[in-house]
Amino acid sequence: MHEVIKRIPLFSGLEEGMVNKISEFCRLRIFNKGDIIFFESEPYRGFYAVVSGLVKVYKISRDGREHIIHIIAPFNTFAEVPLLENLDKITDDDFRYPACSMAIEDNTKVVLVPANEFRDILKNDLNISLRMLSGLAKRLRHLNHHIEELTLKDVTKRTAAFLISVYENTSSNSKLKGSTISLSVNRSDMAAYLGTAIETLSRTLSRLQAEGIIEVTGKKIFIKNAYKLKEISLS
Amino acid sequence: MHEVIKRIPLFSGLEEGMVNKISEFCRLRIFNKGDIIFFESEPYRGFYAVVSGLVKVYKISRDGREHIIHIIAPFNTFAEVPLLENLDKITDDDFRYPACSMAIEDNTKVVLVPANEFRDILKNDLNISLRMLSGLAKRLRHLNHHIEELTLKDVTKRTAAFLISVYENTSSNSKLKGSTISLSVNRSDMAAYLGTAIETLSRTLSRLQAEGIIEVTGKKIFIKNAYKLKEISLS
DNA sequence: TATGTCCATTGATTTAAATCAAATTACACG
DNA sequence: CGTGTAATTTGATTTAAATCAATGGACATA
Repeated sequence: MHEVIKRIPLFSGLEEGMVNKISEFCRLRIFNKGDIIFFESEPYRGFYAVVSGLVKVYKISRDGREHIIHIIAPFNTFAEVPLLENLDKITDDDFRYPACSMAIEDNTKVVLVPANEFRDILKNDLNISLRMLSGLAKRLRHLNHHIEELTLKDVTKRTAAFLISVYENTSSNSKLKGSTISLSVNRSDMAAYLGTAIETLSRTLSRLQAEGIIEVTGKKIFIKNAYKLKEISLS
Repeated sequence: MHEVIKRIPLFSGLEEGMVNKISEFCRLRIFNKGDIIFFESEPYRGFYAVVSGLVKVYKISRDGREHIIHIIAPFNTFAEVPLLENLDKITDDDFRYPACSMAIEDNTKVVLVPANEFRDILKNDLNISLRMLSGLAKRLRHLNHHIEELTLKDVTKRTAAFLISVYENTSSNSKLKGSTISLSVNRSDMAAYLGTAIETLSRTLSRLQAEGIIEVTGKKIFIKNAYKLKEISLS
């Protein structure tokens, strides 16, 4: 657990003693694809850090439609809000998870950081508190961007932006002559993240392919014209 | 300025010495309706706290459509993200505002909290850092909720939810037999916040009126059936 | 190699909301 | 108190995307 904790940016660089202290009360949990990590409005236990695999944080509407708010990659944390919102409160009674989360890859490993134990540390450690601030700020920026996309751009632009972001976060030396990206999510999750229907996403990808900008082969997508794709995403 | 700073929750309850120290480098600025407080991608100076009046934080799309991300009421802060995202950085070069903001009432008073000066305090004060964490967490929850509304609910439900939230935040003792709420924003801003067009919002209000749930008179709206309105917002 | 299940694609149709256009109302200012 | 301008409402039409429906793989398992 010690080694795992040290790799999470929120905790990395802390002195050994503190890492040990935190490691003591954290718990490693392993989930398979489709397993629920927590339900919305379930009593709050603490926040999580993804160690390996992939997690989605999402909301379900009354009529069953799903929207994915975040896709959490390894070494990122999620579900800190209930912990931080009311640091003064003594107990966690009545705190609940504000969304659902689910593992979307097999053998997804996450660390549960229990709320009460961590709060005691946080309230006495400026260092950790500042790290959490940075983390939340990044999350906030991401959400702002997500809202901007959803409200000001159509499905084609959002799809292009999503592909470009995967493309740009993929370290590859052959980008100039195009390269293949490998989507970590299936169509259904991608659509739920982009705020559209599976069919619409499928059509959008087909259209981009017909225009010679990408080449789709299941979860592998060959970016033939990154420049044009970026142009679409920004238009 | 001292008295103003003390009323901002982020700073209230701090010891006098600290309040004085912060007051020294903050600057009071006054804007009229329609005045820009900052543009998107303008160099970052620091964050703001609204003292009186009303401020909107918004994004503009390429084709000129506007979406309001936040409406900031007195004693709340905004634009902290660039400051917090990179607390390590020594200078603020290359930090920019990620959205625009504008006063939407005359005589809107805001306090500018300059980034560099405040960062020095923040990095040495656990108390303030914890308060900022709570503030950001609340903001995060609000944004999550906003995304949920935008993606999982139609215009009628979003409108109902907006009216209900104004209604519930209005202290009134006559709620049982219905009461009048006074919208602080015009149709255009309300539409931009709800992620719809002015005409669609107007039609939606008309429909709710035709159904006997509300009674519209410009910015005054009489809530005839709060129960039904809430029911719509939750459906 | 067949078979069932899941997932993705394609086609047809519907629908909510945007856009375009006009009329009406509110409102600021001389 | 009119007059012009902006804000709002109402009407007609278009459009992007959702939904409904069917088909077409891919893949695992028997």
